[in-house]
Formats: sequence, C-alpha cells, structure tokens
Amino acid sequence: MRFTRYLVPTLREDPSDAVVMSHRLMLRAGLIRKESAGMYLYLPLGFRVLRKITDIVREEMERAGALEFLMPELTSADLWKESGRWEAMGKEMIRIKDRNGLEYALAPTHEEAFTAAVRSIVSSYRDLPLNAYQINTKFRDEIRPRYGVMRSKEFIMKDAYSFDMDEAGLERSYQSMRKAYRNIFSRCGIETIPVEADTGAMGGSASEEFMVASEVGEEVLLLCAACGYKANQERAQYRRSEAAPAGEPEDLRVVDTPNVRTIDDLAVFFNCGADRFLKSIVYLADSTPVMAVVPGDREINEVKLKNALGALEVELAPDAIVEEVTSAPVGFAGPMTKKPVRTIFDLSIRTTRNAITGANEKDKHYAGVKAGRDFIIAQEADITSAVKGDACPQCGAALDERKGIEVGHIFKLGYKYTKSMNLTVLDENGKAVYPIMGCYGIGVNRTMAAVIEQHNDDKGISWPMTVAPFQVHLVGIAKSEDEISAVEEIYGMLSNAGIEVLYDDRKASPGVKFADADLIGMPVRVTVGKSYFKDGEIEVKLRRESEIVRVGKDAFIGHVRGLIEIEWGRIS
RNA sequence: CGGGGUGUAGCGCAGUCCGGUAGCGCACCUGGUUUGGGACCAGGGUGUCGUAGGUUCGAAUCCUAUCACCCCGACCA
Repeated sequence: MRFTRYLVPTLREDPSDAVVMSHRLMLRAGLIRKESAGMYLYLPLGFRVLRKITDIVREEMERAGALEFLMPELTSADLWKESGRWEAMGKEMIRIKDRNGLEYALAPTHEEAFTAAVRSIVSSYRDLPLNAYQINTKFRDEIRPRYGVMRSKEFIMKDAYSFDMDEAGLERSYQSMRKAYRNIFSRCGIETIPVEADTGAMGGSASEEFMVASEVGEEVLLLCAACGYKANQERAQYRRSEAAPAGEPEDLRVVDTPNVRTIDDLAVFFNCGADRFLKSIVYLADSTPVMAVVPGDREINEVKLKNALGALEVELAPDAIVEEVTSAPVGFAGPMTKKPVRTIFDLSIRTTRNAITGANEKDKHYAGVKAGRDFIIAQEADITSAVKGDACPQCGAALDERKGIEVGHIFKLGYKYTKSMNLTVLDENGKAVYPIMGCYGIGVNRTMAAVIEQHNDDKGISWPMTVAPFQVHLVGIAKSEDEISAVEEIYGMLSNAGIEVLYDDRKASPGVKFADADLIGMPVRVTVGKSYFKDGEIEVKLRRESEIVRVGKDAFIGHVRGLIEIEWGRIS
C-alpha cells in the first residue's frame, strides 16, 4: 500500500480531550476519530487492526468448535420481557420504537436472542453441546463513556453462548473457552491476568475475567504472590483475624459526642484508630431499608452486599430514610436501633468488643460495645472489600493490589435463560430437559486499546506482529528519478513476496517519515536511501529495538521474512 | 445525577476581564529551493467565534437560556 494512496492523518500534537495513552495514540496515529461521546469511527489503518484481532478470535473460536452466527442488533421487546430483563436492564439499554409503535432494544448483549434462536432451531440432545457465537456491535448507554474506545456506547464484542445437557458438559465448554481466551489474548500479544469475578446481572456461578494490568484500568484486582489467588475486588475475599481485640472488656456506656458524625471526626474525638468503630450505613435494597454494619476502617462492597441480601439493586438510602430508620439525625447510626430493621453484619463483626458506635440518638455514641451482648448478629456475610495488605483467603499471605482493564469475561450462566425462556431439548429418553448455559465475551475494541497500552513508547505505538496493520513500513529517501525507481523496485519485491507493506512514497523530509513510522508503529521498518544507492545496503530495523541491520538486495526478502517469522513466533 | 472545566480554521491554542470589522503555530493548497530524525522562501484562508435570544450605533467579548464535549465522583456484564 502506498502512503499517498492511503489515508493516514497523523497528528503532531495530542488531542486535548484524550487522557490515556492508548486513546491519544489511536487518534494521533490516525486509527480512529471521535464521532461523538462514546462513539468512534475506524479509519482504514485502525480497521485493519480490528480485523486482525477478529481474525484471531475467529480462528480460536472455530478451533474450540464454536459456530459463528450473526444476530440482529434490533431486538424486540418481547424477547427481553420473556427473560424479565426489559425491566432489569434499566437505562443502560437503548430502547426505540418503530412506526407502528413496536418496541425494540438496540442489543446490549444477546443472551435472549441466542436462547430464542436455539429454542426454535434445536430440539434434540443430539445437537448439543452447542457453542454459538458472533462478532457484532453492542450498544450500551453508559452513564459515563470514557477513555476513548475503552468504554464506549457502541462497541464490538465477540459473544458466545454454550448450551450443554448437564453441568459436566458446561464445565467442558467453560474450560474450552478458558483455553481459547488464553490463546486469543496471547496471540494478540497481551498479557492477561485471569481473575475470579462477580457474576453480576447475568446470573450464574463460576466466573472469570481476563484483565490487562494497567494504571488506567477501571477494575481493582487483588493478587496473592504466594499462592496465585487472583480476584476482582468486587469478589475478592480476605481472611479476618480470629483473635479477640486486646484490652479489658468494658461495659456498655453512652458518650456525649456533640456534632461528631463521621469516622474521621470520631477518630479525632476518641483519639483512636478507625478500626475501633462500627460503621453503620443504611441502604435501600430493592427499595427496602437495610442497615449494613462493618468495621470503621473498611469500605462496604456493594456487589457483595447485593449478593448477600439477594437483592437486584442496592443504593445508599436518602437522609430522610436514614433518620426514620435510626430515629436520629444522620451521623449517629448504630446496630442497636430502637425500631426493628433488617441488619446485616460483616463477618469481622462477630469478634467485636470495646467498640464505639452510633447510639441512634442525636449527639450520642455508645462505647464499650460488644457483639452478641449488646446486639445480636442475625445475619452476617462478607460485605467489605479486600484491600492491599489483607490476608489471602487461601494462604494468609499479604494480598497485593493492581488496576486492570477487563478485556474478556467468561461465566457459567446456569439455567437462568433456558428456564425463563423455556428452552428445552429432548434427551435420549424422550424427556424434555433444560440445557445449561455458559456465556463468554471479549471486547474487541477494548482489546485493541489494551494492546496499545502494553506496546508503546514515547515515540508511539509498537505493534505486535500478529495484530499490526502492516508487517513492514518502507521508508524511501530518494531524490532523483533513478533513486525513486530503485525504491519502487524494493516495494515491488516486498509486495510480490506477499508481505504486507506500507510504503511511504511521500515527498516529505526523512524526519517526518521516520517520526510517522515510529508513531504508527509497524513492527519492521525498511529504509531505502543513500546507503542503498551508494553501497547497495537496505536498512532493516525492528520498531521495538534500536539496532539497524544492513542487507544486500539478494538477501533482503529472506531476511525480512525471517524477521516476520521470528516476531510472529515471539507471540504465538 | 453531583462537583469542576472547555467550546474560536482539520489539530493545538491566543483574543473575552476592559465591546470597535477574526488572530498565532502546525496541517492544507500553488510555485520554487531542499532531503538521513518533525526543512526553507514567497503566495493562499479553508471560520455561522457551539446554538438561540437579548442589551448596544456596534458583541467572540456583556446578559439569559440552551446544547455539546472533557475530568473527578456516583453508577455500570
């Protein structure tokens, strides 16, 4: 491909609204342009990368025995009403009506669509196991799209749905996807960390996310170097100390605490650490008030809380509700409420004694509080987030914390959709049974961004060979007609050898060409200039290294082929 | 949704306080000289100053409303 016939609008300066590296580089290298918030268009160069990634995804999915479909993006409301998600998906799902007033959703995911498709097509156990997938656009009305294609309203996802006769079958499907995902990400040249994850609104049991460690990641991961435990903070567990706190047991007493409301205020007032307090927060769980009680130095994990309560939604209660529940102004809540309210305690509360907590009365706190004596733990659960330094739930070693970008997510769905949408097949005895499902997603655009996050330097992108838009970037530095034809000849040699080459044939200065080559980041750079015209030497350089190798015309193609092969081999 | 910020040429920005006929750099077009790490000379302006009202002899600038975008938070497969 000739640069002058292609369209690579590189930018010298960083666009002002791009804050993360991958976003900046995608814009500057001419891969994408913003259409509006959370919507991006892919220019030819960017689309080539997207295609390379989807090619890899497709190959690995086919190898795992999955079958490719293409589903409609416009999904009728009936489908969502069957599963109950027309309500449950909330505002994230974009809903539209046609001219007849029929309601549709722009698909944010395709469980319903695939379940309905399989229901109408498959009726025998002989057709299972089935793993159906597609590579298609998803629409999600994100509250806050950000970081370029990392979180956008419209994005490309590879989504797969497995249907098995029993749990053993699901386990096989799940493991085969797990393997396929590892292959896909490693072939894209990115290192991923598989972590245990929450199953979220999809429902189901086992779940793993594939994370790319990155400072700009939106997820927090807890990792144990000692035993290999890895989990998303939403789910990560930690071992609590069993030892009772030191000090003589105290009696319960009321302390005047005028205007002392927050944990920080209390720590100053009582001159002690935040861990001495019991933090009592009122939530609305599906509109019903619930009090959650955790140690003062801990954050409540709303995902865990939601799961422990069996609720669909939990949100902080407004002040009016808090005051009603506690019979006191906000800031003086405690588990010893005057009126009964459902209260859930974190697991670490059971050993509490000599603690300080709100007295459910204005300007008063209790001190010397002891669990079991002063209040009953009716329900306890793990409802606090693990943080760096906590004890690993498996081995007790200190957990480490990192940020990650979620590029893939696999989980066992169970019977949620087959039952709600009544998908059955006949087993060998002629009896109708519900298949069990798994579902598996990869964010394709996000994977592209993650590749760039992991492969860049101060000059630009440095593509892994497997996903690079072109394998070779040919820079010609020619003045005379003769020199230009000599470069053209090299370009012809590369093209004829079947090598993907972008040939910078612009009448620009060498500096401009080299700078653009580094910015766009093809893995191999070939320079044909004065050392070729004088000594017959073609210069070959890897983007990720600084060394330049000079080869003669005869050995040239063989050398480049060898490099491509080596670079390919480094990755897959 | 709460807090903060920004909208002026394709990109990056100045001009706004203090109203007086739209600017700079890069990119782009024409001609010429150049060519090994973002060249130079000469010429060229491609704009509804986000939008709509208002004040004024006169508005990018002041007032009102509104829209969009970005960041932090809340939220979120």
